[in-house]
Amino acid sequence: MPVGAEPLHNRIALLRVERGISRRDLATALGVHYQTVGYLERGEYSPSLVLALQIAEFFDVPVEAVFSRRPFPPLGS
Amino acid sequence: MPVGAEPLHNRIALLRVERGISRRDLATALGVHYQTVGYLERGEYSPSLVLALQIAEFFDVPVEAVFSRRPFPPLGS
DNA sequence: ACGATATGTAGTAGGTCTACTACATTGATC
DNA sequence: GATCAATGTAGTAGACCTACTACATATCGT
Repeated sequence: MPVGAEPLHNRIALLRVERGISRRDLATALGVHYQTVGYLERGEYSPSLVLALQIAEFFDVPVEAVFSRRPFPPLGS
Repeated sequence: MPVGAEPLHNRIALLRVERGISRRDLATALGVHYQTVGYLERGEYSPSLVLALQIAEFFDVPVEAVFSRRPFPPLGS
């Protein structure tokens, strides 16, 4: 996580579990290391823009639906 | 630009000129160095996701309207 | 109990992004 | 011609992102 920056929230784990796929499967589909997906889901750091675009494209949602600088509502959007 | 990666296209310069503001003004509004805006407009590298979200928010458009992995149509969207 | 799958943690290494300074170039204006 | 604003180029430095390996833990099914 960047030191002086507010954290970035994401719904990767939610979208992934919703699709019923593992981190390894998602990582393979994205062409990244499976640990990278873990880091992202845990919010240990923010992805590059290119990776964020790939993730949004994979889930077929806009980038803003996966990543936000403000927390996502807990349930029932 | 990443070596093995296809370049990322962006419309920052277009949106900025449309608003009639300079790079320095945009950089100040985004809280980044003015040279950083220049690097981004020239496509010398892709921004972080956080910066991309700030840029899209500043122009009040979705991220996909500013950044794309495929070229933008030349004119008249 | 065993093996396979999924996830978390720890560490190194290398490339990318951003900040920053300095100087060059171009165009407009005086 | 001189000055100013806007932009481009060159360079260093540090933080961040991603790859990768290895090991630990937990759960599930056999």
